[in-house]
Amino acid sequence: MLSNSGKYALKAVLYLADKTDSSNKLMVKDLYQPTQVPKAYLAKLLQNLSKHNIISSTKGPKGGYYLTKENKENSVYRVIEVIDGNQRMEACVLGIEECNAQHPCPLHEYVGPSRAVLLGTLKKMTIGELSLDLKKGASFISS
Amino acid sequence: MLSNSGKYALKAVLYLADKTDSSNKLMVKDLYQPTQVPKAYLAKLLQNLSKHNIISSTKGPKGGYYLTKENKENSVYRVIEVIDGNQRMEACVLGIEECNAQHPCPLHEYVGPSRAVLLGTLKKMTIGELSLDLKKGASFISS
DNA sequence: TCCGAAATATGATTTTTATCATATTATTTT
DNA sequence: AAAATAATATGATAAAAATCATATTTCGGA
Repeated sequence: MLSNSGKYALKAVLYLADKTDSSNKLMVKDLYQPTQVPKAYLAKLLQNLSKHNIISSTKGPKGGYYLTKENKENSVYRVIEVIDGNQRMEACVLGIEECNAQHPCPLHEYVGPSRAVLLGTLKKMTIGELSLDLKKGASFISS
Repeated sequence: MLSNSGKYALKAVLYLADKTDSSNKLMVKDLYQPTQVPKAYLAKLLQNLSKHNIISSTKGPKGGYYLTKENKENSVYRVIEVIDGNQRMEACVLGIEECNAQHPCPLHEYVGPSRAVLLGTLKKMTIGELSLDLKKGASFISS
């Protein structure tokens, strides 16, 4: 459903949402084990997320990655969008360019509604909201 | 959502469902244009689908690919499963192996329901049923 | 102001997916 | 039987995604 990069990015962002803020940062070396993402690959992903203002960072000693209050207001979907683009989840299931409600592919009307619900959920829910479950122990990322 | 192979396979199978039966076959050269799938790649996909009994084939002159009544009773999901495997659509959205209802990832309870509806639809609907819309002109594959 | 720590930039390598090409086998028609 | 046709098997190439490695920049502390 999501690319590996998308899964990795979401895990990292949610983990950061749970564990960090402007005064509590984490470095790549603190993140790659709990998120189970290859270290060097995670580093590259975080750089990309940072460039797109999904996460925040500061260089040098005492630096690291973290999420500001504003960062936590991004939707879950926004993270996916930045990493995987919007076509992966939103384009026609059969990849037909001209498919739309007036001129639908065979699957359009059948998968459309449930997919819209799924995407609606991802677009409404913020990273901060989701991370509350982590904080409560109602969900987990690291085993 | 689906791989290119998955999209291509579904388009080809649905097109065959609409146009063929035991006495009306189509060859690769008749299929690659309406389905917009690269010819040689389509050939390989059809071989694979044939091997998995998703479609039927006969060699030699007057041969080609076609769908029997039994073939048309396969679910849409079965085609996806054969080409993309079942992990792509069914595994944890974050790719966490140990994720389940008792030990859920942060997204589990939010995406689970709508995804279940989506997959349920794909699993219940048969290729034959879907192709009826094509026959009625209520949906399309070829432009 | 210099040293070390950390992100950033860049790019190389590997693996997977997608694509292309061709030789082989089976079947129908002549 | 031979010839032509169409799937089948196999493998080569190209493109994209994932992974790994390293040099550079920025910042804090001694």
